[in-house]
Amino acid sequence: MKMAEGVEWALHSCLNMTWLQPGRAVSAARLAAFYGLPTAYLNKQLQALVRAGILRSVSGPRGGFRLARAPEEITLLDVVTAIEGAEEAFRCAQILRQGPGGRADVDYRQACLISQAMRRADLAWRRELAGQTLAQLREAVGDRYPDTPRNTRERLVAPPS
Amino acid sequence: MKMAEGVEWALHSCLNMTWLQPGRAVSAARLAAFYGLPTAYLNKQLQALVRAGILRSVSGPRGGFRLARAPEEITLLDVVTAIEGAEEAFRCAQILRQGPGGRADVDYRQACLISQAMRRADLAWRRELAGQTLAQLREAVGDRYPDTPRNTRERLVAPPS
DNA sequence: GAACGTCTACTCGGATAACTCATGTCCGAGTGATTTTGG
DNA sequence: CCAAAATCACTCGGACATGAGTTATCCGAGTAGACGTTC
Repeated sequence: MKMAEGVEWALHSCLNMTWLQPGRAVSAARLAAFYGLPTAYLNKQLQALVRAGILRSVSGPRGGFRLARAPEEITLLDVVTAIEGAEEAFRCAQILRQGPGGRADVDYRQACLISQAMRRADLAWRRELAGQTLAQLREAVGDRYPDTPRNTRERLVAPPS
Repeated sequence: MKMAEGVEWALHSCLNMTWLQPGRAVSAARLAAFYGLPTAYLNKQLQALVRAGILRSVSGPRGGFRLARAPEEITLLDVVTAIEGAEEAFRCAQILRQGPGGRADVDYRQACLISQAMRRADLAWRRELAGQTLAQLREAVGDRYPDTPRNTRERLVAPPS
C-alpha cells in the first residue's frame, strides 16, 4: 500500500502556486525545474489535477497552469484524490459471499464488520486530510520560513540560467 | 494507493481462528477452502502473519496455524501491518532538498509541513485500526450473526467434500 | 501610422514504451502419527 | 500383548513464473503573441 510519488509533487506544486499572483500561469517545465523533476511526468500529474477541477490550464505562449479556485477552497484530500483516485485503499471483495451461509442478495461491503472497521479507518484518514487547506499550509510555511514565499515566487517567474 | 488483497484474507482468516478452541491448528488448505481462495497464496500470507508474531505454525499431520496470542491482544493494525509492511503510505522523498535553499543536513521528513500533515493523517488511520481487537470483532459478529461461530467452527474442523 | 494577415514558437494533451511490485504457483524439507515387526 | 523402529502422509516454507499498474517518455494539436506587409 504505497502512495504514488506524484502525490508529493502535486502537493508541493500546488502549494508553490499559492504564492503567485492570481491569474498568473506557470508552465510545467518551470514547476519541474523547481525540484529537478522530470517535466513530462509532472505534466501528467498536473493534467490529473486539471481533470479534478483543482487547476486550470492555459495553452500557448505565456501559458501553463494556475489554481482553479482560492487556496481556502482546496484541501489536501482534493489533491490526493485527484492523483490517487477516489476509491478507498481497502476494497472489500465480499469474500463472505463465498463462505458458508453467504447470500448473493447481501451487500457485504455494508454487512461485513471487518469492512466497516476498515472503512472507519479510511474515513478518519480522509477527515484529517480534508481538514487541511492549501491556505492554512501557505500561512504556516510563511510563519516558519519567511523567505520561502519570495524565493518561490522569484524562481517560478524567472528561473536561473 | 491500493491495499493488497491478502489483507482481507488475513483479517477474515484470523477472525475465523478466534472461534476455534485454543491450541487447535488449522491448515492453510482448510482456511482457503472456507472462502474458495487459492491455497498456496493464502499460505504465503499466513507465513507473513507468522513472521509478525500473530500466528504460530505447526508442522506435520494435524498441523497448521493457530493464533500466537489471545484475540484481545491482536489489533487490526497488527494484521494489516504484517501484510502491508510497517512503512506509511506517503513516503516523503524530501524533494525540498532539491529546491532553492534546500540543505543536505536537514531532515525534511520532519521539517516539511506537507510531510507532517500527511503523517498526521496516517496516524489517525493507524489509531483507528489499533483501537479494534479481534476479540471485539468476534463479540460483535457473535451478537449480530449468532450462527456464524458454530458454522465456522464446524466447517474449519471438518470441511464438506 | 494603423490594421490585418501570416507565421512562429511555446504550451498542453493524450498516446505509447519500460519497469517495478503485487499476484499466483510450484516443489522440497521437516515432522508427527501410523503401521509393522520383533520380543 | 507391548514396545520400538521404520514408514508414510501431511504440513509449512521458500524459491520460481506471471501480470497488472505505476513510472517515464515522446510527439502532435492548439493557441497566443510577434512580425511583416499593406492600405
